[in-house]
Amino acid sequence: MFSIGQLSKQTGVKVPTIRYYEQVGLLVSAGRTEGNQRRYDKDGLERLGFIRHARDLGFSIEAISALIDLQQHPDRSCQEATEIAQDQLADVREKLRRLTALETELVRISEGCDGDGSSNDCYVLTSLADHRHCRTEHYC
Amino acid sequence: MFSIGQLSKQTGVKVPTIRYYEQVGLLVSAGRTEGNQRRYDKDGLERLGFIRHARDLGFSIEAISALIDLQQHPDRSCQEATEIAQDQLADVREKLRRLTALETELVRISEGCDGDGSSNDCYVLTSLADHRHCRTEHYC
DNA sequence: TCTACAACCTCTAGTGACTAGAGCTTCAAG
DNA sequence: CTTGAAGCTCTAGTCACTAGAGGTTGTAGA
Repeated sequence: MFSIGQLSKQTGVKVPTIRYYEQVGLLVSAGRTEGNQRRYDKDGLERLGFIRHARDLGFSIEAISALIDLQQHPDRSCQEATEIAQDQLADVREKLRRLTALETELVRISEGCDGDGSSNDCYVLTSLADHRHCRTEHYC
Repeated sequence: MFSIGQLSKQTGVKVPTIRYYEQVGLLVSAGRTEGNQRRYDKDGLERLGFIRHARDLGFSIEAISALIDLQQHPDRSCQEATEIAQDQLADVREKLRRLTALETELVRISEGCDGDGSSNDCYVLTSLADHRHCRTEHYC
């Protein structure tokens, strides 16, 4: 049996975050000692590991909830899990596309100015003042 | 003179967002009609355009505040503006690096499963359960 | 067995950048 | 002069935590 602090050390998830996960229903309520402190078993450790990994991969709490549901009903098709993963992949690719456009503009803006003029004619500031300077469509 | 709705249409910034920008000090308080409605001039329009563009490029409200300060003191060096832009670029590149790693893992996870098995041995779920399956270090 | 104190508990509030809604007032066209 | 779209303020909600106050429990060492 682990205390919340030991669970935290083993998974790298902070103690208040573990309590938060319990609060929002991502972790099943842990057993308690007589003095009301949480105690976890190997199962709890594994579930938190799963959550941690999925969060690292950018899955939302909602998506992780759905995935955990699926885990607990092994008879159900895993099509839903695949869909969630593919949605997440599409999200990531969209973000990559946008960030790449931002990078292009920021390079242009940063390189246009050597930083030693007065801000009166700073290229950074004039670029930001007018979207028409941009070479790509960007937005986040 | 423009109403807040006209300003919104011209810049693409939503009305409540314009009020929010005023509230946090990003936009100077607008003049008002006798009936207490905001009225903007060309200056206000340009400032909001600047903010919109900078937000699209991912600058934080705080960074934009600093940039606007610089704009209003044309005698000050623009080094600070360049630094802000370069910090932002570094941020974007870091995010790109992480998202690229995520993409790699998500492709691996998504492709490992054709979605027609039972969730009992779903590759998506087992991958998420164990970080050791991953080929790269990823986290967001 | 006692004591000290690290670790635990709950609860509330704050983060960033908005967004939504209630309940009220004003502007402008017909 | 009426009507209704658009404006106003204020509070609260979003996401995924994080911080802090103020109190309680577990456990190692004396």
